[in-house]
Amino acid sequence: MSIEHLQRTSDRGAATRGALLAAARDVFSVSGFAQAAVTDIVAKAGASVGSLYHHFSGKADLYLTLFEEFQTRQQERTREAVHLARDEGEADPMRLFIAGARAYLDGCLAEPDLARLFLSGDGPPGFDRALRDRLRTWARRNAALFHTSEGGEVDEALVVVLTGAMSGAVSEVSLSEDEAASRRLADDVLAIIARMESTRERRP
Amino acid sequence: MSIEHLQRTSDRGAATRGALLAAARDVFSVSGFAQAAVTDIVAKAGASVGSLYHHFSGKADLYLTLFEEFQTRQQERTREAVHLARDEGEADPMRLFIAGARAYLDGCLAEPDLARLFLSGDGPPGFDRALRDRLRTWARRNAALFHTSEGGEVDEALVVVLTGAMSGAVSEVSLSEDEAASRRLADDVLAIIARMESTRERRP
DNA sequence: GTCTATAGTAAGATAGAC
DNA sequence: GTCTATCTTACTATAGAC
Repeated sequence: MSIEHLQRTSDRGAATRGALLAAARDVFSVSGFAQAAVTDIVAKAGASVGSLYHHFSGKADLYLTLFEEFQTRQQERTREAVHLARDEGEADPMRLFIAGARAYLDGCLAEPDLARLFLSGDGPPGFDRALRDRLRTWARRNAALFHTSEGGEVDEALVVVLTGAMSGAVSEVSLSEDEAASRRLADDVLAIIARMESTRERRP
Repeated sequence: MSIEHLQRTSDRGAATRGALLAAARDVFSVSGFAQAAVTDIVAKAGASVGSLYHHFSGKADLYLTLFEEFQTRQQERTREAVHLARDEGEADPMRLFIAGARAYLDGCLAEPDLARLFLSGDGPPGFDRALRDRLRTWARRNAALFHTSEGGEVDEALVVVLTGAMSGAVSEVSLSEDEAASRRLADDVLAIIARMESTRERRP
């Protein structure tokens, strides 16, 4: 009976938490972060301000939780795409990189409201920096694929260009209204990246 | 006498405005945008809150004015560098582009406090978006140099990659502590861009 | 353990005198 | 044009019922 009780209250709590996240997703998508009112979020969730502070540390935590969950899905998509390509016999590091990048961009198209939100530039203090660092880490890890046959060193300039190119492509795909045009553009960007690497030489 | 009076008050106003901008530059550079307190700015400027709101529409306006003035200087630097290269007989569009890009990066190194501030990701709501759009416009205008011999059309994907690459280079140069390393990295990035363009082909 | 109601606090914005 | 005092608005925090 006490277990039953715990389960029931735990379920209720989880439901409230989920409702708050869903409501936050809606409100942030419409108003951005700064303009979004905490009261609007709890109203939409059918909860209260106190509830929010029980489950989260505040408005920023709500936003960052949405981002973390999105990023987890993105990582999973990227990982799956690369593994799938490997299983199909693909061994060329560059094509594996492109496969991962395409999966990331597809993820943005699959959840356009969240992608727009995080790329809109209106997040909690320091968020844009965190986003950039996250993408940079992603690019560095993937750029390492290009040099597996040699030492572990990574070409920093290449990382910068790849990060920038992906960042630009993600922005375009996320903020554009025309999905077909976005896909074409993403393909073109990936094509430029592919050609870029194939002609690359190391510095003396 | 009324003219003399107008002139005197106008001078005083201009001085206050300038002091507010200088103080804002200092305070923002240390605390970023969100953490910066309006009261600290006016205190440092030897002015009052009311004065600030007489000359500017608020804290965000102060920040944006600093950015506009910085951008004006950057445009001037870029323009001069391209013209200088032209005057010295340079005609290759790619090298002209690189000259402009280098001047832009040099500008960031010349005013590191402002460059850091604007690249830190902590600006008023929507600023990062505005910054990206601004850089994108810059890249599009300069990318047009590559196609002067053909129709006026611009390769959007190339614009995205160039914007991204420059964005990354600017971030590195602005946020890094090691200026020498920053310059090397910037050179490497520009070298990648140069090689990229030279091997570029149009889509069928 | 969970939620409602209420108070606290900080900081940007404004009104009106000088 | 400038300044002081005041106002408003949200986020944040907590006390207490269930």
